[in-house]
Amino acid sequence: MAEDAITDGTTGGAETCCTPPGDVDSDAMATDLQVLTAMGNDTRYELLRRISNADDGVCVCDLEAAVGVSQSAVSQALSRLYTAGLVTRRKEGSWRYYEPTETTAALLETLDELRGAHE
Amino acid sequence: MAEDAITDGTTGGAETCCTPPGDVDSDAMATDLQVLTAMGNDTRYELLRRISNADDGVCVCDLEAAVGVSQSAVSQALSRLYTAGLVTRRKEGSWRYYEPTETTAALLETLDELRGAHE
DNA sequence: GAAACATATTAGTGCTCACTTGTATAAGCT
DNA sequence: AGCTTATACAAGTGAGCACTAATATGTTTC
Repeated sequence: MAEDAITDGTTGGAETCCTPPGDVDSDAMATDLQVLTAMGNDTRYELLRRISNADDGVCVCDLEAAVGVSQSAVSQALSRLYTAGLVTRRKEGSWRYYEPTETTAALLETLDELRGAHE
Repeated sequence: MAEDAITDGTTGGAETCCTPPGDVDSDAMATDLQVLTAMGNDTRYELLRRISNADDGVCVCDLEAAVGVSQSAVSQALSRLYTAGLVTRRKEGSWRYYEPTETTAALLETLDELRGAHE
C-alpha cells in the first residue's frame, strides 16, 4: 500500500484542489515527536531551561525547589528528558547532575532566535 | 546575543550541592510552549510536515485523506497550528490553503539537522 | 549497623486533550 | 431556488498524562 493516488486520479475526472503531498518519514517523525512532546510541558520545559542556564550541571535538589512540584515529579520529568535524549546525567556521590545535550541547546537556541526576530 | 539571565533572589548561607539556577523568562516560556505543544502531536506534526513538503500550499481536502482522521479533526488541528503561529492560511474560492511559517521551517530544519548529525 | 539524606520507582487519581459525531456556514454548480 | 462540496464549530467521550503519596534503593556519616 505504498503507492497511492493511482486509482482515480487520472480517469475519474475528480479535480483536486492542489498537489497531493508526499509521505512523511515515520522514523524521523517518531524521533522528533519524542523530543517535542518531552519539551512541550511546563515542568519539563522549565527544567530544561534551568539546566541549560547553569554552566556546570544541576542536581535534582535545586531543581525541585525551583519548579514547584514534588521531588517525585521532578525525578519523573528528568527521567523523561533523559530518555528523549535532551539531557545527560552523571552521578557524583549521592547527587545526580544533569546537563543539556546538543539537541536541547540547538532547539532552545532556535526558539530564542525565532522569538527575537519575528518578521 | 546575551540572554537576560535574571539574577535569582537566593539569599543563601545554606550549602547547596551545585549552583542554583536563575529564573526562566515566563513570556518566552509561554510562547515556546505554545509552539512545542502544538507541534508535539502525531496528527499535527504530520500535517506540518506535509504542509512543509508541498511547495505551493496544501488544502484541507488533501490532508484529510493523508493523516487518517476525520475532516473535523484535521480542521481542529490546523486551527491550533494557526493559533500557534505555525501556519498561515489563505482562502481561495471554497478551499483553504495552508503554508508553513518561518517558525515551522526553522524548527523542522533544526530537527532534521539534529537527527542527521549524531551517530 | 542505624539514621539521615538524595534520588528513583510504584500505584492511584483528577484533568486535559484529541478524537468522533452532528450541525452550521459558505461557496460553487445545475 | 435547491444540491453538493469544503471547511468550521459545538458537544460529548475515552485515553493518556502529570501530578501526589508512599515506598524502595542507594549514599554518606555517625
